[in-house]
Amino acid sequence: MATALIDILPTLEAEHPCFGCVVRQFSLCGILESGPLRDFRRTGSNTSVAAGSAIFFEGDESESVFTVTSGTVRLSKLLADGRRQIAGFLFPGDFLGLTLAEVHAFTAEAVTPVELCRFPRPRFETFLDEHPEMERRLFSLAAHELAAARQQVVLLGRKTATEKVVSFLLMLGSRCRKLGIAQPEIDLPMTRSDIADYLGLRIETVSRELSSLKASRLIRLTGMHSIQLLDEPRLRAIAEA
Amino acid sequence: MATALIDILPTLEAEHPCFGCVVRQFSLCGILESGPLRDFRRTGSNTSVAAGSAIFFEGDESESVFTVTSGTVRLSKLLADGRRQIAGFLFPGDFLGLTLAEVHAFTAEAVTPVELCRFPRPRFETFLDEHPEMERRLFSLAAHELAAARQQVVLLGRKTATEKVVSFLLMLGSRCRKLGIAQPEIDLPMTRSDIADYLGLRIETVSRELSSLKASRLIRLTGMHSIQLLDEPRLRAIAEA
DNA sequence: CGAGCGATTGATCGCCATCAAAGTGGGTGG
DNA sequence: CCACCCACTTTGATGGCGATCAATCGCTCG
Repeated sequence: MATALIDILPTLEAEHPCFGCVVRQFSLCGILESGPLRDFRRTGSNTSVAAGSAIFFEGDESESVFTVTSGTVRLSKLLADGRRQIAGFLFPGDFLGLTLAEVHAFTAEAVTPVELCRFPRPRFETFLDEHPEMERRLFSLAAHELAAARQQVVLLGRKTATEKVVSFLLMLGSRCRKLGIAQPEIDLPMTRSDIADYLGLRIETVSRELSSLKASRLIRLTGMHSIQLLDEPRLRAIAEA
Repeated sequence: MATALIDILPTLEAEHPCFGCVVRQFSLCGILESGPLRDFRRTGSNTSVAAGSAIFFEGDESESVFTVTSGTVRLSKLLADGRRQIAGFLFPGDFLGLTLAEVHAFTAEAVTPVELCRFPRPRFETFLDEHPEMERRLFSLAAHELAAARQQVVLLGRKTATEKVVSFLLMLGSRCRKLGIAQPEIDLPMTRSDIADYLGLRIETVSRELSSLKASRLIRLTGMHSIQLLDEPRLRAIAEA
């Protein structure tokens, strides 16, 4: 009996690798029933990307769409003279490649080692045609991304350096709470340079702001890539809006 | 015969006020056939909003969605201490109210006198369910807005005051070319204060930049609310990206 | 014609960028 | 396992862009 179970489980896994997927409920695939999920899974494939490597470049033809299953991705754009702006970070469960344009407007790079589900665009669009519930989900994701982008507009246009850094930390905190369990430690996978380019600041300013928050006993720097929020209410008051 | 024609035309108009709508082809309704268009029209009503008045406020429940048929709308957000950021301007043909959240994240105000087609949300959503082609169009609009928002992120995060102002003027120029005919005069319906709050600058800086561009013979200020681009290639070079 | 608001122009200030240098930690090879 | 190396980070000194404060201009409307 025990051996029978052991025999069956791998088979189920093989047919439905998504069963073990921890981000499924948060991702695009979350709404699919078992049957359609299997069909959808067949249209795609898994990909690994090393830390620092690009998934696609600004200007590349948009050939595939992706779901991030593990790791962190940054979406960035370079100006002619090398100034860089990061438009957003993607975490496990997030959808990548949402565009109707033929070419990507942003470069997508792996901040950490990244695992992706990759779906060729034509097959993805065919699947969408056959599954309107998924199209709706995609619209919902787009609406959320739009809301996030507009929040960033407010942050970049009207907040001070301190407010920007604090808002960023709180944002990462919410993200942790949504995915993992409410832990005091916040994972900070990106470098100071990434944070600076996301917040429209320079590395030195980000570093100074973090040091200053530490001195005020509002945060603890528990490692180069992890942080602890010590007084969330006061932090929230600083971040405003 | 002539009288017969005169009798019929108003009837057609009454059934299809959209016939005369100059922005239909650019707007959400653009994809609808004559029949569905009539049905859709029936779910909505026309509204006028005086210059300076709000269409809805940040925090208001989202009860309706709109299509702008004439005038200019601004989407803005206030921080606790009164700092304001404008997330975008809407022009004739643009869709307003795209959100899945129950409450609006931004305030929408009429910059000029505005005409709107107003659709109550429940009826709008029912119509969407029955017309997947319109849902797809809506997704396409959301994707475009997302692209625009991310462009603004780059502008706010990494461009200088001069680059911001020039980018803004070119953006308005493209918008004019898309809707009206290519005219040398660009309409600038908003105040300097609106421009400043859109670009993350102060009024004085916007004014100084415009004066400086005028002194460089790159633009002509033909009136408080109209401008002429004299050397678009050079302006484009300044705006970068 | 005068009131008042928006825009322009000028003078000065301050936040964040820039330039510079020292500190730190992770990874690699001996 | 340790030592070195290199890239990232932190901290310090200075500077500049855009904000702020202030005054004048000019258009619009009563």
